[in-house]
Amino acid sequence: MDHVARIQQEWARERPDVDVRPAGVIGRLHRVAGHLTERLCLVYRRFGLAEGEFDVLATLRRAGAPYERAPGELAAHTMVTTGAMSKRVDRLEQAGLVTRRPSESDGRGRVVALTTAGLELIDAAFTEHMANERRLLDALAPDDAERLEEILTRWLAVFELPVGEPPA
Amino acid sequence: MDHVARIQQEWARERPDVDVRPAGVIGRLHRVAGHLTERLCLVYRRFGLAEGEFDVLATLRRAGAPYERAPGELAAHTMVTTGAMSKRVDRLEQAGLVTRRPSESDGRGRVVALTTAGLELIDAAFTEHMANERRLLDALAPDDAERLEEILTRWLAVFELPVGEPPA
DNA sequence: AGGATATATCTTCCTTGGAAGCTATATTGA
DNA sequence: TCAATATAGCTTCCAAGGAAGATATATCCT
Repeated sequence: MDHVARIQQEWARERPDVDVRPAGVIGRLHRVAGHLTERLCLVYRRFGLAEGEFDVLATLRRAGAPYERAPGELAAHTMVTTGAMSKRVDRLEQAGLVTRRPSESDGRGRVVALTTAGLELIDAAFTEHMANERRLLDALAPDDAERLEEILTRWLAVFELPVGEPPA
Repeated sequence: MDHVARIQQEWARERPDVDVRPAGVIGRLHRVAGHLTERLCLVYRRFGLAEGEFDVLATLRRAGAPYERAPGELAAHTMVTTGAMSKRVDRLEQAGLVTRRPSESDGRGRVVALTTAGLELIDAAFTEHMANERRLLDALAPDDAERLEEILTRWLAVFELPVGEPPA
């Protein structure tokens, strides 16, 4: 009887007219995601980074040399607004991990680039980040991990590869 | 080739020395959780509630008549700090959905209780919330949903029913 | 060419939550 | 009893992101 099962039991007592079975999957998914986020952030912290900052550096690193992206691209990749991205880049620039310069081809545009310090930091942080994810995943039987990935891939496709936007 | 697979492919090119397979499961889990949260919030919004406020009202409702809890209990159940709970209760009290009064048995304590308006609102909102979760889950094959719940239950137990706290 | 519209980024204000500390009350132990 | 400590809730300050609007530049259409 875990935390989510207890919640479902209470609802079943208070609201017997409602089918609360869906909360079992969705509740546990959210709790697992929350615990994972917490553990992942511990590693980011060891490198002086918050989650959002790690994401930005990782996105720049993944782009390949010369490790540059427009702020708008970074925002789209990391699923935040461009306003939030302005502030993330402010902080990273302040920390000397990225630079910001005008685009040569578009007077409205800016180019955010990793500095040498930023590149070294994200390379070190990413190595430990993946080792951390490996450890977290090792708590699960290999068969479970494989099936979990398959199922989540199918579910994610419903949200991200929609034929027609499903209703809210 | 979904979004997460694309990210893995980029990492494989840039950092062939690192095994990025764990990011497949963990990345998709986070993205699915994010999409679900977004959809759930749409329903909360229709009742004028933010996610945290819905959680507080739901926790009070689940407690059963007379729908009361101490702020500290609410904080523990909804996984926020007591400081955050003070502010949530402020907003709900302002909206006339809960009341706050001194505890009779402990001079330090307070009792947060649903008002009639709060009870009616959370009952209506919860009914639609569960219908919403049902719809979201119906995007998945029943077999997948069942297996997903089993796997997540096992994984969650690692975090929430630990024999010895696993390392970060 | 030049006005209308679109786009990229940034700025400002607002919301939410965390961390740390404050106050009042309870409990414990000499 | 009464000083020391613990606990409950609240307040203050700060961090981070969203929404909306401001500014500068691009593009399109006549």
